[in-house]
Amino acid sequence: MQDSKKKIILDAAVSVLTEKGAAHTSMNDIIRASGVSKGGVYHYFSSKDELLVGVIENFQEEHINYVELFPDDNLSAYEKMKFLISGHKELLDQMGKHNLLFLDLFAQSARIPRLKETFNKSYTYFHGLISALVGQGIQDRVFKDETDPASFASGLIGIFDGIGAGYMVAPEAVSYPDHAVNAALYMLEGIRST
Amino acid sequence: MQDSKKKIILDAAVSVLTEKGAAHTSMNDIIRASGVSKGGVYHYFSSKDELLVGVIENFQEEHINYVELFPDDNLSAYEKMKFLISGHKELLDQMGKHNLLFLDLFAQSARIPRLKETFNKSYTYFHGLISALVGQGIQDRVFKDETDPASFASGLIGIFDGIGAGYMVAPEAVSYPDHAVNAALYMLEGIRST
Amino acid sequence: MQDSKKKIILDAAVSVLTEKGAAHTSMNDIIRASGVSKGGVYHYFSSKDELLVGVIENFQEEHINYVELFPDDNLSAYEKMKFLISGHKELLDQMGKHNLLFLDLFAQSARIPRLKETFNKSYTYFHGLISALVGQGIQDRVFKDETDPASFASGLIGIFDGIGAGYMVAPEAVSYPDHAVNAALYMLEGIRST
Amino acid sequence: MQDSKKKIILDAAVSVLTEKGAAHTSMNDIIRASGVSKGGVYHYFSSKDELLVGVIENFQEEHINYVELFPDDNLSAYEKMKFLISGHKELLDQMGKHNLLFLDLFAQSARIPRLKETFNKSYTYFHGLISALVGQGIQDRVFKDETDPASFASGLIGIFDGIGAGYMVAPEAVSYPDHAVNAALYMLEGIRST
DNA sequence: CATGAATGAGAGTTCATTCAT
DNA sequence: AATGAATGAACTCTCATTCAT
Repeated sequence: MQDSKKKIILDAAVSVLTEKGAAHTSMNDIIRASGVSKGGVYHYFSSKDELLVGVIENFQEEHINYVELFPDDNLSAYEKMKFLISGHKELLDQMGKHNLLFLDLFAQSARIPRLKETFNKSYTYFHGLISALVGQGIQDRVFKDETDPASFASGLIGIFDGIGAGYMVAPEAVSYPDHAVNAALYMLEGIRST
Repeated sequence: MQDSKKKIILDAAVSVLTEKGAAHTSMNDIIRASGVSKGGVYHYFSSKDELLVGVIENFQEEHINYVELFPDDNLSAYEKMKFLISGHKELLDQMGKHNLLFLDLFAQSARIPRLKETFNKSYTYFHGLISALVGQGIQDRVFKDETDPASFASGLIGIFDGIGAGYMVAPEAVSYPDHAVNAALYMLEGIRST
Repeated sequence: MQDSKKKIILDAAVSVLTEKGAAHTSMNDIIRASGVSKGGVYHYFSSKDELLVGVIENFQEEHINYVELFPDDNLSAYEKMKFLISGHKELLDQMGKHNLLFLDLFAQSARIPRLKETFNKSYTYFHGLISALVGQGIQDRVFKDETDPASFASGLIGIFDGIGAGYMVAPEAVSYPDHAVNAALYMLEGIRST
Repeated sequence: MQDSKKKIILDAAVSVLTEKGAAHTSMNDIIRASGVSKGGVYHYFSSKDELLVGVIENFQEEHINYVELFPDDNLSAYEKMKFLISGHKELLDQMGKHNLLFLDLFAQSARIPRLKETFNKSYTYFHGLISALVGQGIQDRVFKDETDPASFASGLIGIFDGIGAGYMVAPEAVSYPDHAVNAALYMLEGIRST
């Protein structure tokens, strides 16, 4: 019961934040949209910053944490990477819908330590995972020797984030997530051993 | 001469905006930092939004528009792309310094039509340029037949934007602009004809 | 109890508005005079315009709505009109004190829809009441056949408003409410059957 | 040539003031609407208040001062008054158009001495003229002995001002200038000797 | 005469947060 | 737990006026 109230607040927050942007959304906006009282909202989230953190933690819990990264451990590093890039259409669609909000909170995170931490944690997790997979591929000779795992990892994550952002300013030139998947696959081919 | 005051305001604005973020920078902050009077600032920029637009227009004029994209027209499409990626270290350094501000304004642009237009214009310009270069490379058989020029263009721009963003949330994992240049070169190799 | 703060604000508003005029009274003036905090005032009145509306609604509730128009239903239309004109000295004195404020808000009402509505409602009410009384008098042969009830009603209200205004620009020539009562009685004689 | 500039400014001022109200019209609004430079406007009118005074002085010069009050000196006081009331349709139409602006400036005049003076002068002139005419009529036995000339004068002017104002808040109930002319004639009948 | 850049006090309004109930 | 009245600093923006050119 009381958790459902938290959920109601978060859902309302996502909706208003997406529409108006974090900086231009007031607590009153969220309070009004959620139908929960002022005191009620402050009971669950001690400040606006905490509410923003709650929003992205909630998204990560719901969408990212439960993604099954690889279907089969016996695949090669190349096959695994290919699946990582092109096997999560639903997640990418979800993220596409929230690109604006994510970019916004990303920018805000520079001044909200707790938010930065949260982003940092999940970024670091994925970055490490991809780097390790590239390292494994190099050892297994499926990826070129001279490949820098960290650069590839940064690039892979960056492609999705960056094209998501590009889609927002120039939707007529950019197609998300298609372009991101294609570009990531080009990059993957670029490090593949010949 | 008459621009000098405008320039003073813009310089002060960049400095304060970079430090505090667009949403948390007040006009008073900029007024104080510039040493220009309140009315003076509003004489040149009719609103905070217009000032933000002015900031990025100024950056584009100063840094991007005057970049010489290719040193030699006789180079192959592959060589040209390689130069485009790795031949503009100074520009990338400049952008690195302003990454936070750019990301921030990118997010704000969703709610500031004039800002979105400005970003859209330069985004579309570069996207078209890169797409055309890939198309040329395909015709010249230096790039693979099945390459989608728009995806590559989105990817190339996205890598730089996305890794810039990544650098902000996880500077210990990401190195900018090195990772971006590396990742872009991997992607370039991925579309090269074998 | 919960109204008391609202009442405090309205009283302070009337006092400052009367002294300085609506256009030259700032919210800060009213805030200072009321002793209520800025947020407190805006809690009860969402804007300066709404506060002005509140001021005249409050006045109407307190002074006009509870006026007993006719002492005795058995009087003739002529006697009733006579009482309407000269039987409300206290109300006229009250209005005299607030003439300036009323005239001011009248002028402002052209640009404040809610204010115009409020004035319109009470104007229409009195206008209809007077028109009906004149119509009754015509039927009862106490008023001339050719009298236009609407013109008389407009005239009666206009005399009080207009002389109130005249009193403000030329207090040495105009006496309020005496002149208004006299003039209204002359007009009443003018429609009386001979 | 330079006087035409003054006229251009005044015409622009009337138009903007009527539309936005005196308090909400800035000098910049008038400057923009007139096409005259800021310094130019301040050359002809040393302050906003002076410009407001100029506006009503200009109106009085153009419309009121040149009105021929009575067509024939040999008429009785009653006939003269009748003509005064119903013989100036064009002037009343002009005033109808500017009712809003007049009411507004009337209200402002409480805090602008020069404006108050200007209004006072023309008010006093008409008030004296009407009073004198009533006095004459009493002497000539066409008006009742007990009539108070000042009250009648206040009432006559008040009817036009007040109905003009009423027309603004309740145009569906009030017809200007018809109701004003009718009501004034009723009042005139009310003081006529029987 | 004419211009418009420049001034800075002050306008109306917003807002995250607190706390008595 | 839950409420919403109350706070007051801070916000964006306006404006009558001045003055160097």
